[in-house]
Amino acid sequence: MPLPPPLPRNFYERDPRAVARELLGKILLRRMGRKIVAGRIVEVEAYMGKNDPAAHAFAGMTNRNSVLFGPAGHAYVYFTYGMHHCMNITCEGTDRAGSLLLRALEPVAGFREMGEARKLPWDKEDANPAKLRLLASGPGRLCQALRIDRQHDNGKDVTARDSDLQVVDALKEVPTLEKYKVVTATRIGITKAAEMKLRYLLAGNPYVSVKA
DNA sequence: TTATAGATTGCCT
DNA sequence: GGCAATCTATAAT
Repeated sequence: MPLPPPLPRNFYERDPRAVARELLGKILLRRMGRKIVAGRIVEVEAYMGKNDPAAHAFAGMTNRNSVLFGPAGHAYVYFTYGMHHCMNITCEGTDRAGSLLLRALEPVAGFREMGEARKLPWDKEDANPAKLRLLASGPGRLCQALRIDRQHDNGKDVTARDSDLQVVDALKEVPTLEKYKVVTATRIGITKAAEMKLRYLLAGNPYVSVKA
């Protein structure tokens, strides 16, 4: 079964707030050897680069955040709280350093692989949203489920067909999202610019990490 | 069901 | 030295 092509770079070369709305419902795809692990993106946060006090890019370029200052459509993966990785996709051009933090996935393929990566053994007979939610609902969880870390994945081009980490359009065989509306809410876990509503999520989707 | 504390390390001042 | 774009277990209600 052929996979759809990754979204093109110009999809990301826009204001992060505009990209955020359209990224919801798209599929984050991970190749793990011969296996495909995939999840539907149901929650993201926009970071407005150099103009956004909550963004890593706000204080200027450092070794840690340099990917943010590069071209759009690349993975910015960082390590935080001494134990978690988080993944962003860079937006805009090389001048503004905007990005989108991926906060939650609805698993669509590779449940067993996600469970193993999360050390939550997957039992097919016991499949229910409450259990599935533990796989990739949250920025640290989704990186763990897809085995995404800074060492291997920071800077990867998610628009390249041969990439083991890419974003593709919704898969035909997956039920549609028409019943979910995009809503905005405040971002999670930040102290600066905490009032800005730059979190975008699918209202009512059970895989969102924090309800609006 | 909600609230709180502790884990644990790399980055930047 | 301080703290972080988080998660989990445990306690309290």
